Amino acid sequence: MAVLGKALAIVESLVDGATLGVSELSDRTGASKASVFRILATLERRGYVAKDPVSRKYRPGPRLLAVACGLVSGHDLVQGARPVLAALHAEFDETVNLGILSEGQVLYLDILERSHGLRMAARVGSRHPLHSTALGKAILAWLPADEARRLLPEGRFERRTPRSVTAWPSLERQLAAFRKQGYAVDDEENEAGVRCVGAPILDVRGRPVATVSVAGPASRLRDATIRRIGRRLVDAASEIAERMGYRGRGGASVS
Amino acid sequence: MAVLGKALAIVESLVDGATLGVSELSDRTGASKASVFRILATLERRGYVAKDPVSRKYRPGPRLLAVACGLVSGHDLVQGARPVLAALHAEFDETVNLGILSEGQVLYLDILERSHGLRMAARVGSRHPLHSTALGKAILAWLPADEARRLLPEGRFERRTPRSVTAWPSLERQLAAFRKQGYAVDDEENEAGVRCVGAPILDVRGRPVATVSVAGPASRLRDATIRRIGRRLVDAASEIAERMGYRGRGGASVS
DNA sequence: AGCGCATGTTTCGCATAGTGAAACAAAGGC
DNA sequence: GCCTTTGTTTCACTATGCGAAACATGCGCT
Repeated sequence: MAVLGKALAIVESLVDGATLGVSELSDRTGASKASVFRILATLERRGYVAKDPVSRKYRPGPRLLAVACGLVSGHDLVQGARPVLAALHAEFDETVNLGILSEGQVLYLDILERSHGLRMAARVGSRHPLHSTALGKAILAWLPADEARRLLPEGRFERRTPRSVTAWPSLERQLAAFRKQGYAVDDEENEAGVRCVGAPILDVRGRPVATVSVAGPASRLRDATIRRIGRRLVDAASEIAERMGYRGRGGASVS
Repeated sequence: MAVLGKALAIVESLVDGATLGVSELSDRTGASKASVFRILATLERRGYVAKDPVSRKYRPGPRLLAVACGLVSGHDLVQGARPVLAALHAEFDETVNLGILSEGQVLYLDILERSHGLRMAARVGSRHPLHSTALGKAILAWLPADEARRLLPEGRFERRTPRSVTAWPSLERQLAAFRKQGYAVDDEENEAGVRCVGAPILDVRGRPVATVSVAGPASRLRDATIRRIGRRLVDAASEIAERMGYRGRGGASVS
């Protein structure tokens, strides 16, 4: 399946919006120039990439955009979670996030930002570490401990801020506490000044398939608020799970 | 480039969120079951599709989601247009759309909905006809007439509502008028009860690369309002064009 | 239960699609 | 104008991917 792998590598290289030429792509993907050229020609014929006629560099094409958009907004999770996220957003007027596990990181699938004032949102499509975000911790906490451990890097974890938890034993204790209370907290561990509360969305077998979180400035999200949001998130998460046909009961059921 | 074509067809089949099995995919794509199976295995190994272990059906995988999300939100147009769209949204409190031309249709790239009340938004990733939407007409109007004609279906166009324009001669007259006034209008032609105003975003050579539009219920969008929004949209469009480095002058420059 | 159909998985020998190296053509940069 | 870099094409080779058909597995039906 050589072509496929190369084609995927090429498309991935074009994801960030940069326009790249044949040689550049050949370097990045390791495929021979000839291969890259042929693959690009095919992709171009199908509208997946577009060639700038003057610079002869390539960028994502309209077809690829269409597929990508459809994929994201058509994803039943995004669809089903939207109204619930909107409700949370209206209720707390803070940034609301929806994420899933994607190769050892949290992928932000949907974000409802505060309409005004400070923005503290990650970008849709961006990925963040599991150990430093409420979204990530909510997933880790509801996974068997050994599985959680394997998802994390070996040794110490990245210190994103002074408050980041960087060792497994302390993280593991946190996760246990989160599992008991039904929601996870990130206390300025991913970004200085930002606190975040997250609850897992569990599937029929009680496995965490996604997470919802509410994020805001530490100044506004005092401990009492966090608790209030946390309790609300547990309901919200189980409501999403219900809508998706996963199960009726949310966070509490596994503890 | 046989594999690639088949793989793309497979991925496209999975776009709408349905989970499909090997045979179903084999039918839809025309590829032999063996091919589909092998391709799916490769895609699965790379995380592009995920197999439900119990039903043995496939759905989009986390990696694919990540790439798709990155592609959409990383697209410089979406990035650059966001703030301008947000301003429009705040100003008129109606649904604001961003679209591009995608294979003879308008692809909705970004949508800011009204926060409350009636929703009338298309979905991000959905595609609509060019002849019946303000987004589409704005593109058509700023294209050379013959090029516009070629983008449209031969013969008569789909009658989406009683007010849809279905013949080229009358559409062509509309387009000329739109070009003069700087913005295009859809008067309940795509969806009954919904009016929409759109302006083209032009690149350096004056070609329409994208469009912005504001949509709302006909009851709220009277003619005077439409004119006001239209004029504002021309500015907004040229501001987006500027941010993207396309050009300083917006709609008026081509007329 | 038991049969049968539909679907997923594997094997196999063959032909072609895809391979990299290298030659060739354009296109800037100094 | 030369020289470097990048895009495009050619070519002979072979591994890659091909479809048919056999095999396995699960599910519904009577």
